[in-house]
Amino acid sequence: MRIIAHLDMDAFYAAIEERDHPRLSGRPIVVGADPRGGEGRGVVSTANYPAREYGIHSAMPISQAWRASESARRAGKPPAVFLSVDMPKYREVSARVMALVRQCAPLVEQASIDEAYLDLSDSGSFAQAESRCRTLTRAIQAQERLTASIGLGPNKLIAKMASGMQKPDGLTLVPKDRVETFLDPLPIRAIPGIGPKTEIELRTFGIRVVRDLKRFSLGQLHEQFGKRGDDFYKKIRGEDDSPVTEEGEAKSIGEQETFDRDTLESQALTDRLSEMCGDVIERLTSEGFTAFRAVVLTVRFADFDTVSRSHTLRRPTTDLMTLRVEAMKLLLPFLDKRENPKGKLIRLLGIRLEKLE
DNA sequence: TCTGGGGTCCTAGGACCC
DNA sequence: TCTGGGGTCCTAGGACCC
Repeated sequence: MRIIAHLDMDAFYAAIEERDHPRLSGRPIVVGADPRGGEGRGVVSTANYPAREYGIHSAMPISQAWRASESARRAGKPPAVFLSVDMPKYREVSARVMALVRQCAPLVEQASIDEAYLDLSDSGSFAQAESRCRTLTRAIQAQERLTASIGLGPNKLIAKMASGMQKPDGLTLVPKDRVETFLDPLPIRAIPGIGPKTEIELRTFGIRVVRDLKRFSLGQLHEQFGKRGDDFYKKIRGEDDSPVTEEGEAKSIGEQETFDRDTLESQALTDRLSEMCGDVIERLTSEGFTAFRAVVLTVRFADFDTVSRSHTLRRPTTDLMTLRVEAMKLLLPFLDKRENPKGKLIRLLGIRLEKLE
């Protein structure tokens, strides 16, 4: 019998900041872009639980979070504390947490900076696996003063869906004989792989919860959604045989940046692109790759229209000058009428290396 | 009202080859 | 004037995840 756990740190970035700044304890905390008094351009990375009570959540525009905080302040509540993202620190904490996770299970797959799957099949029973998970969360709490939520299920899909059910500091068990009861009433959006677009599409068919989607045959779902439809058919029945695997290597390395203000000034754009090329080449080599063969340039205009242009080289290289030349060739048409007839200002520039060796 | 940064995977058309 | 079937690679776009 497979027993899989999914561990998910609670409000990870915000929890780390709260821990490191005792004076902020209990206050609403928003980690993300600089709000600039409501004029900031970015989004919220993580909001802690008090901030969530103001309606602030991950991926929300920071300007909107600012307004939510302001209206709470006017209502006599404490305003949110806005902090910038400190990735090096979060990566360090993550590495220490993952080390504890690896002590707990023979096979661990780190799924992101704050998530991991554990194969606990060698426990033999859910009760045993549960006890190992509680030992793990106690160890994380003792060493890092952070809480995590865990889901236990017969596969990664169910474990992942279960871990979110009782946040924060929750442990949710969904053994095989309870999978159907667990899944059926959930909104379809809870299924990993069903995002906002698919949710809207499914709603036009009158589908809101997992049970509704079960009325459709495999053939019907394939007809409508192709390969993803096949996935949906299995997922809503709780089927998932994907193994817990230690990660492979990256498939691409890139960097992108949204500017403080939109621009079409070619010197500024080419200078910035040139720097970004240097950064990604540095990452490429420091991560142990010997070459790349494809370059992808991304341009986002002021109206949020986002386009990409790519070029595959005849032979792999790590040469910075080659990359800069290729990147410029991809960018230049956007600076004049060739690819930008209306002269739209540019909001974001990105460069990505693919076909890595 | 405004929408980050770092990724993965899938689709679809066209070129090209056998 | 009519013109297959299959495979691979390249390019562009889009959905999704944290």
